[in-house]
Amino acid sequence: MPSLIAARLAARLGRLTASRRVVVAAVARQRGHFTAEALAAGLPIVGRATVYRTLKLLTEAGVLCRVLMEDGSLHYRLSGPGHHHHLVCVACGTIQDFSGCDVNGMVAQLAKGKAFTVEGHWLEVYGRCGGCGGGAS
Amino acid sequence: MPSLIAARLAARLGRLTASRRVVVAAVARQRGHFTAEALAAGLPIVGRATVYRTLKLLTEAGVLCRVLMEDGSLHYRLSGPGHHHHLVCVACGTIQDFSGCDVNGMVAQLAKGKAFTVEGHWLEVYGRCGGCGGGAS
DNA sequence: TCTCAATTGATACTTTGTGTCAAGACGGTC
DNA sequence: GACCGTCTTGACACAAAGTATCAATTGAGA
Repeated sequence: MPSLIAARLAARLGRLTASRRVVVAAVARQRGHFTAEALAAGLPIVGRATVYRTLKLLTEAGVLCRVLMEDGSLHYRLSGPGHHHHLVCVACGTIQDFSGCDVNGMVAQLAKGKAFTVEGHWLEVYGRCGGCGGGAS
Repeated sequence: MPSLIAARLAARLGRLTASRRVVVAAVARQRGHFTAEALAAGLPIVGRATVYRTLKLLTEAGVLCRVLMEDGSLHYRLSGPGHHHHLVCVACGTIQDFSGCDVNGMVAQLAKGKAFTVEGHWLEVYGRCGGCGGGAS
């Protein structure tokens, strides 16, 4: 996985510096999601500003995606390929991807009467995963 | 409108103090959306903490709703009744409500195979309103 | 190896929001 | 109208999260 990220990075970004390697390696080690601040705190040898800059680059490169948690805080996680959304478990905090949504189509229908052209959307779904009491209903 | 807000507030909250009246009046004067910080800056006679507290109360009372802008910043706006979402124009920043979504239903279908119980969702739609080139497609 | 532009790290700063606490205001009761 | 207990306020400090700046350093191509 790290090498895949590095390849994607190298294809999109400029220099693959030591600091960026450190950040990329740390990102690749993450299981689930993390905040920029937590990642920066775990990498004292890399400047905080550099961690933020690199996360931004990784997000723009499609390596990471941002997740809006229910409390309003912003997390990062390794991005699955293509357009997708997140199922956020409010009990344990785990996040699953899901794709195949037709929100744009649905919204475009609803927006027709409002003279509004849909260009994109942000959808996060909150609930409970199987291990936390979900999936039994 | 302000009297309606006051009525909703009085029904839900405790004291309707002078400070709260000022904040409620300022909120009622807003056209479109605003940030907590901007509102606080426009009300120097009311303490910043009080503005934040009152906005929180208004949100909990259903008078205001939060809107996630495309740049990640959080805005407030007067809330329409019931469950609804926002069409955010990325050109001029105007926000329209829309309701009648069946996101929960759609997501519940998709989530079935993942043993995930949907409890809620956050959906914001970005695009262009009629005045900014939208609605012509 | 050299050179130059890209990148870094340190730091200060901004923005946005919360916690604390003494002082004051509110509203019910008498 | 006065009193009293509780709620609310405002000021301030603090915290979290992110950005701006800039001199020094580094990477990568020539």
